[in-house]
Amino acid sequence: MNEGQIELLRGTLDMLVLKIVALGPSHGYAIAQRLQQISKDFFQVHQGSLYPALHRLEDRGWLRAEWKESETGREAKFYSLTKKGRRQMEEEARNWDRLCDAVALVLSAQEMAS
Amino acid sequence: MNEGQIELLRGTLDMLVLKIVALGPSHGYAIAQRLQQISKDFFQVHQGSLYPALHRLEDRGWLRAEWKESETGREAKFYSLTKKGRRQMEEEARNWDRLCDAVALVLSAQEMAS
DNA sequence: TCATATATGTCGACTTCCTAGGTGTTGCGA
DNA sequence: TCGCAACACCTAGGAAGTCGACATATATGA
Repeated sequence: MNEGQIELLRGTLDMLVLKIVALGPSHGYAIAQRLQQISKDFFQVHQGSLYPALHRLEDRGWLRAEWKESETGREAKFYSLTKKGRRQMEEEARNWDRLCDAVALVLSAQEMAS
Repeated sequence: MNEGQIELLRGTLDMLVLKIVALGPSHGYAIAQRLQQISKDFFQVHQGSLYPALHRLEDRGWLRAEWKESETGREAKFYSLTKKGRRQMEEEARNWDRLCDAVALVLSAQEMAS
């Protein structure tokens, strides 16, 4: 039990969703599946996190929504990345890299000889 | 302005503080300074985050507190890592690595040719 | 004397996540 | 035909953690 992480690290979901949508327009349900698949089951996004996140990203002008027919022949809300959204994604990815570097510095720190 | 990150990624502070304390017992004020120094100014911990975090970690039995005289000759609350705290730190560091791997998978994903 | 550095703490606002619930459709097997 | 799983959307309420602002106190040096 409890494979995958306990809880999504707050603040990472937006970046991940933007990245998935950057791979090609997709609807909520499919975004969750792709995220799980690409991360080899590490990320399991709950609907109660996903849909509010999508609305948030749309409100901020990073995603654009459009009702279309899905692969299975049903109506679904397809999200695509706006220009602003692409810039945001790139910035968040850069920040993520910087964060990883900073955490790595701390985790690898040794007691100073003084 | 606004060098360093906008906001500490929620959930990372505990791991970082545990790691700093693992380098040697330290008091709150010094922990914040070391964290900033080791991360080359990336992490700037605010007092409103730090002290609640220290109390939290103590409540959970990961840190032990003791009043002592600081380097400057004042009374300060020195925190040291408990055994439970060390295990916790190691687990959080492992989870962090797994998280980084998972994020890297997503961020490096390419559009599938289908 | 007054600002700055040292040192600790609280409070309320805000964000974001989770759990738990809800709606409705389609397709499939019993 | 009945029911269940998968598909696809959504919300409400609560928990948790971070931030900004504030409060307190001492020591040092300009």
